[in-house]
Order: sequence, then C-alpha cells, then structure tokens
Amino acid sequence: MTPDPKLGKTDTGNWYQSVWKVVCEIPDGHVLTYGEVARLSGMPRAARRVSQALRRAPRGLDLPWHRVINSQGKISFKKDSIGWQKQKDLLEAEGVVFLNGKIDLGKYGYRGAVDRLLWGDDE
DNA sequence: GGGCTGACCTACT
DNA sequence: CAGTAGGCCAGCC
Repeated sequence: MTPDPKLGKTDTGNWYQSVWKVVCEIPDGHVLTYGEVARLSGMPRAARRVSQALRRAPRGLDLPWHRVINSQGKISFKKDSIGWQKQKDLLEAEGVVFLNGKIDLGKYGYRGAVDRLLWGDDE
C-alpha cells in the first residue's frame, strides 16, 4: 500500500495507524489497557509505542484516546494534571465508574467483556 | 552513531 | 497493597 506523506515520513511511521485503528474500535463504556491495544495492533511488546501514538494522534481523527488506560486500571497521567481530569470526565460521561480512582477492568476491560459473554454477569 | 526520554508492562520483594 | 528493577523500542537531540 502507498504511504501517506501527511502522516508518516517513512514506512516506520505507519504503525501509528494500526494503533489508531484499534483504539477507534473500542466500544463506548469500555476500556483497553496499553498492552492490549499493542497486542491487538500486532505488536505484543509495544505498550509504550501506544502511548506515543496517542500523543501524536491528529486532532481531526476524533480518536477516543480516553478509553486507553494502564494495566492497573488507572489513568496514566499525574493526578493533578489537566489530562487526568479530562480523561476521567470523558469516561464517566460514557458510563465508566471509578472506584477509589481506579476502573474495574473486570467489568469494563476487554477481558471482562469476553468473560461476560461466556459466563454471564454472575462471575 | 550514542544516549536520554517516555500517557507502559511484568515480576519480584 | 506499595515500591523497585529490568525489559522494550520508536523518537529526538
């Protein structure tokens, strides 16, 4: 496929688009960890690359970056930062509940969604 | 080419 | 549960 000169200068810059595509597919009210996004993008050890991709994402992309959190179920910004507040606000607007500053990955995470499909809400 | 940085992860203590 | 250590790898200087 032909590389887009606007986005990546070289082929090495194309992996951004893989990450953005995965993030775009996250349904409302659900979250994914950086590691999961990386794996779904075909890059198992690229959790840090995901954060870079989100930071470099164009504004026109309308990317739901707030649905990506770290493996602890928490927001990766500093708690006193603007980004932290913003992300929490956006998530709560979609129905995601914070418990003691943390998100229940068992309910809103990718793993939780699969488990509910297989086992139901009881477990 | 070499070294530092980072919206991270896993494992161990 | 909190803190530490090692690993990972694309950007940037």
